[in-house]
Amino acid sequence: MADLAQLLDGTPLEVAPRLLGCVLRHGEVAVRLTEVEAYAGPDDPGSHAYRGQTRRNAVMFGPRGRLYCYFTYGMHVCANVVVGPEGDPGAVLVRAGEVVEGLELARSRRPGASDRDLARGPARLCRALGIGLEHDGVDLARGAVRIEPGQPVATVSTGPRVGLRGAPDRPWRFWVTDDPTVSVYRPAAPLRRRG
DNA sequence: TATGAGATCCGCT
DNA sequence: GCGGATCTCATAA
Repeated sequence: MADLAQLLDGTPLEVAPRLLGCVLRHGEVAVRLTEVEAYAGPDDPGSHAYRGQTRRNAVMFGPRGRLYCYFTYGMHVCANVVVGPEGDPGAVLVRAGEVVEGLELARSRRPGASDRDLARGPARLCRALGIGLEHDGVDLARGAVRIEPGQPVATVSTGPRVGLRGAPDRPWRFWVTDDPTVSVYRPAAPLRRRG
């Protein structure tokens, strides 16, 4: 899809706000993206690609338009859209969205959650869409998981990224202003192990 | 409503 | 062996 190639052409910082309003689809369930974060390559201490290519982040170094999935915290999966030319790692983390199709299925995957919470948060979004590690590296133009251009959003807000340990305050987080499905996380959750 | 802490496993050093 | 781009429940105010 030529439109997709255009959409994903540019640096993560340029592409991230463009993805807002686009639709991420897996089977019956589709989510309209309302919140994303940009991650650069070796330049960016917050990026998985910061310390070079590894087995896990190999997809980030590949061609754009792929889905980069990673497993974290022992139980959660998060999804990124790979952007930038091959060999120049970059990605946009999909942080939150609004379920616009397949509501029933998404609900059944997240029992007890309100509709607006279904995909509010990167790990929740993946669960609602049924995305797992098996989708790492799929082609977003033709694969099981796809992204489709959507309607442009009214207003975009920016701010610092969330949950990163070693990253300075870079306003690389983008969200749809005033959208109720945007995740708002508590500022300080000191990561502590048992005890 | 706000804050604290546990859960749980993969990849890197 | 350690740390993590998180989520959820439990408890306090």
